[in-house]
Parts: sequence; structure tokens; C-alpha cells
Amino acid sequence: MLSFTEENYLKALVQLTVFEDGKSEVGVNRLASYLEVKPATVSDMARKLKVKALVNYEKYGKISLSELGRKEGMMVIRRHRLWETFLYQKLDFTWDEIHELAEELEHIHSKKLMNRLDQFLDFPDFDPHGDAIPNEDGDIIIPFRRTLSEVKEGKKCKMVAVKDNSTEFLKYVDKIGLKIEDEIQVIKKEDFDSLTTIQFNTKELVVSPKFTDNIFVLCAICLKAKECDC
Amino acid sequence: MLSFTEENYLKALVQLTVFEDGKSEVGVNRLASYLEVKPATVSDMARKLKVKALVNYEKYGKISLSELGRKEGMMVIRRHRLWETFLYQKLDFTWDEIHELAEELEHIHSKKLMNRLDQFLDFPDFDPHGDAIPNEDGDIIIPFRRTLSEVKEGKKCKMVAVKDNSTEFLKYVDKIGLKIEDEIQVIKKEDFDSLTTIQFNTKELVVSPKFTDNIFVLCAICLKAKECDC
DNA sequence: TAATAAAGTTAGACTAATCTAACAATATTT
DNA sequence: AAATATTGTTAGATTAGTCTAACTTTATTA
Repeated sequence: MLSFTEENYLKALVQLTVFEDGKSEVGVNRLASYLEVKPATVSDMARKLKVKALVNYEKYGKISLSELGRKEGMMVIRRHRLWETFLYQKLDFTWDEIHELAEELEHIHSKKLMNRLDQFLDFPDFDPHGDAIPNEDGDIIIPFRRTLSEVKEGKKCKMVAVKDNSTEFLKYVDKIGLKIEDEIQVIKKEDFDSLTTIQFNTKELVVSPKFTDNIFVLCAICLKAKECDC
Repeated sequence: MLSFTEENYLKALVQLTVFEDGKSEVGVNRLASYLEVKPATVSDMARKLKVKALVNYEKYGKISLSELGRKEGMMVIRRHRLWETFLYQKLDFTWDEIHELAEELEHIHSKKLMNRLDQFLDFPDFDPHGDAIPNEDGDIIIPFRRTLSEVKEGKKCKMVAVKDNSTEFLKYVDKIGLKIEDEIQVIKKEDFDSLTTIQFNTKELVVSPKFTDNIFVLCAICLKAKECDC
């Protein structure tokens, strides 16, 4: 049985080596800053997780997930996202409230409970933030998507998910009135200070990279083909 | 913020000094055996809980809950019983499965979550085992009830709750087909070996004190007046 | 390539919750 | 009231997860 803490390490590793594309392994410092602990702590834990065959790791080397570790990490994420969906759909919590609660609920280990909840929610494919929910076997469809920062001037796209799940970010998105499935048009991109002017729901708004880097979008073309110049 | 363990001590103290009638304080050994830890551990913890003003306790003395401790303990029980109700009513778990899961879920601290869940469940007064659910302020109606062992030969009564929530006990109750609200008649009480013959749903069955001590009942008279010779 | 910077490790300490083993206080019984 | 039994406490150890401070290894750059 994995501890609360071990599960958080595995979840973090999935975030950094599976969802963050281009990297299948991660350094001690990176993981430490992600988890907000000191590198020494990660060093120790990496050794322990290796003993339990959850990660691949050699002294002074990078850390990556083993097949078992990946599966366990995915289960934590499955539980997190199913609880988020429950809180949002059934208990009417808002977008920005559900993440924190799910951080606690995700550590309740019961396959049966999660499968019943899944069924109760009618087998959702995505959580309220637009992220895919891994299945019982830890499989997940990682859909192709771009950040709003990548979209060229003049092009239209559709918001499909958020990257940053923090309360502050979600409150901001909520405040400006943007929702998943909304259409966004990039009106102007200012190279000098990286500010972007966007239009959605007939409103025009100037936003910073802190916003555009954390909004996932798809355009009509990239919905069908992965290569697209939107 | 209370730890998982501290909450379990407070919950146990509520069970032993509020629900178990006649005692408002408890000894170190009793609490230790209830929690399945060593007396030394309870001694230590009693000192810590006293510092936090959660219990009244002096070296070599009995332990009792402070007003604050009682409230915190009641909150754990409120969460436990609301989750049990959810699991039973909404996720179709069986009587004997819900207790264990609720033991984990009860430690999620969020007043808002519990109030939303309460509302979602339509403000239930009792959990699936027949126990009252404390309100948001920690208040609870402790109904008058007898155990089946107290009922005299020939008398009829109604099952209202179980005392023992263990999986084994609940599985047995389920197996014999007895449910809350069922009418039970005490046919015969054998003094020699304390076996009781009961009748319910047209079935007749011989049961031991292990059963009768753990079934709570009310008769038609004690439903109205607390004094009754059922 | 030698110096410096960055990344990672180790040793030793701390806290919470537990244990065992030895001891101390209180209660009961003859 | 003395002996015995019960009950409770203390000291010292253990484990998990964390820290700081000192050290080592690897990478970068002048």
C-alpha cells in the first residue's frame, strides 16, 4: 500500500513526464521545486521509490516512472478527476473550488468506489477543466492541443481545457466569462511585451502570456489533423 | 488543524463517553483497547490533547472531552455518517461495505463539502445503520432505545438500529434477512445459555447474546414514553 | 582544460505516532 | 493496613517525511 506522500510523488511524475510533452524523465531539482520540497528530500524518496520498483533511477541520474509507477500515478489522477467531476456536477461546486478538495479525496484507495462513482457520473471522458480521465487500467487519451499563445494573429479557435488548475487562474478565467467550448479569435499579438488581444462572446480583451500559456485550444483544422497553422 | 490520529481519538471518546450511556469519562486502558493501541500511547496522546484544550485530563486520572473536543469529535461522526448515507443511497454499496470506506472519507475536512453533501442527500436524520447524524453545530438527538436482549418474552418490538457496525455482524444481519423497521417478536428466552428465539418476517430463529446485545429496538409503547416494560 | 556553476547526495536533526520494558500510583482484597 | 492486582507513566527506540548544512559529482564556460 502506497502512502499519501508516495502517491503525490507518482502523480507529480506523471504530470512532468507524461502530460508535459517531450520529457520522459525529470531531474531531482525540477521535481523538488514542483512538489515544493528540498532536493535532498526528493533524493531520499527517489531511492525509496526505486526499491519499490515504482521508478527508474540511479544516483546522480534522472528519475522516470516504471510501468508500475505510471499505473499507480494514473490511478491517483483518475481518482482526482472523477472526484472533481462529482463535486462540480453533483454538488454544484465552482471551477476553482474543486481542485483543492480533490487533492484530499484522491487518496481514498478503493477501486470499487471509483468505479461506482464513474458509473454514477455516467462514465465521463473529461473532468470539468477539460482534462481526460484515465480508465481503470490507467490508460488515457492525451488529445492533441495547443496553447492559445501558439495561435496566429487573425485565427479563430475553441477553448478546450486549462493548463493551470490553480484557484487564482480559474477565478480569473471565470471572471472574464470564458468557458470550455467558447470560440476565441486572436485579434492582435504584440511582440514587444507579448500581450495578446482576443475576442470571445463579442468582448475584446488584452491578456498576458500568463493567460495565453495556460489556455488549451483547438482550431477547426487541428480538430481533424494534428498539423495545422492556426 | 487536527491530524487524522487526533480525530480518531476524539471520535473514540465521543463513542465511549457520549453514546455509551452512564459514562462521561474513560480510563487510559479502556481507550487504548478500544483504539487497539498500547496504554502508553494513550497516556502520551492524552497529554497532547489536553494541551490543545480538547480533553480534560490529569496524570493518573480519567479522560473526558472538553466542549471543543466534543464538537470536533461530533464533526468526525457527522462526516462519517453522511458519507455512509451517500455510499448506500447513491452508489448502491451494501450495509457492510460502507463503514470501512467512511473511515477514510470522514477525515476530509471541509464544512462546505459536508453541507453540500447533506443537501444532496436531502438532509437525512439517520444513517443506514439507524444512527442519528449530528448537525453542523455538533448537536445530535440521541434517541431512547433498548437492545433486543432487554425485551421480555412474548413482547413485540421494531428494529431501529444496530450497535455493532462491523462487517461480520452486518453480513450476518443481512444473511438472516433482518432490516431496519422490521417487527420482531421475542418467542422464548433461555436463561441457561442466554439463547433467544425470535420471530420476524414469519421466520423463527434462535440467536445468541452476540446478536441480541447489538440490535437496537423500540416497542409501540417505548416509542412514546421512555419508561416501558417491553 | 581548469575554474566555476549547477545539480545531486549524505549526515544528522526534528516531529508525530507508535512500540517495549521498567517503573510508579491507585485500588482491591484478605 | 499490608499484600497484591490493576492501572497508568516514563524513558528510550523506531519509522516516515521532512529539514539544513556540508560535501560530491556533473555540466558549462572562459
